[in-house]
Amino acid sequence: MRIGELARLTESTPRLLRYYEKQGLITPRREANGYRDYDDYLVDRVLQIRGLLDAGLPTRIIKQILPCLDTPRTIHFADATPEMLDTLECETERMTRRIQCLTRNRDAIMEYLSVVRELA
Amino acid sequence: MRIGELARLTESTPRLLRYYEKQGLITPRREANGYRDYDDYLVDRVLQIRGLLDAGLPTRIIKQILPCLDTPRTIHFADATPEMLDTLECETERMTRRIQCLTRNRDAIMEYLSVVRELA
DNA sequence: TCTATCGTTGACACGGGTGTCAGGGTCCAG
DNA sequence: CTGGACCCTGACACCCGTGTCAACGATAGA
Repeated sequence: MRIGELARLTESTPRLLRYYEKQGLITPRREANGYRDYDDYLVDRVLQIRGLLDAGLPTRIIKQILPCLDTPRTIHFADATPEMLDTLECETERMTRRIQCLTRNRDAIMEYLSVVRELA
Repeated sequence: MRIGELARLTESTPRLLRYYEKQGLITPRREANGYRDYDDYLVDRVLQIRGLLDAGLPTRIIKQILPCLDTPRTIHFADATPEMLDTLECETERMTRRIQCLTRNRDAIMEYLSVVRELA
């Protein structure tokens, strides 16, 4: 599919898709005329990218973790240098902290809302 | 306490603390000489702010949710306009989505790591 | 064929969070 | 009283994710 359709399907814009490409997050083929040609599975991939960006991860990190998210597992040992594994482990810890922080605060807000609504 | 100590305790910098203040997230008193004077409880507050920032929330939103996080509850009805309650509800939903996205991807990475380590 | 729509690249601009530096004041220990 | 460590404000500059626009090429329908 072409860039416009992918943008529509992922509620993003062509601009962003080109940006993600420049950051090395997706690499579409090209048609003979130079147009980008995206596989269907990239819809999910882009949605995932957008979710992670919205969650606060930079493209630099997203690029590293994307290869780990393929299912079924296709593990490329060439990619899996020890430093990179350390980086990933480190990143999962940061993600866990983010999750805890978000959860704690979301629950507090929800409780606040329920109290306020009760008094209303 | 002064800005340097708070920065040390929160692993941030004076620069950031002044920035958070300009964004209306914290409002320290002033000593006679103009130096900022921070209460102890602001350590936790700043850590919370930094956690939320790291999780991807903008100061604009953090500013809105901070008043909901006081315990024991001190609900200021003047602050709780209906639009603001809607905003907050909306924001909790976004936070939930972020949490799900982070959790899903973190777990996938962890599983990837365990597979790789097993093969090593 | 003309035109509208979509694609290409490249550039400029903006807002948000941060780093850094300049120019100046305060305070304390030697 | 002087040196160093800390504070103040304000500005410039960076990176990052996006928006927008210009100038151009491809495609499809009237």
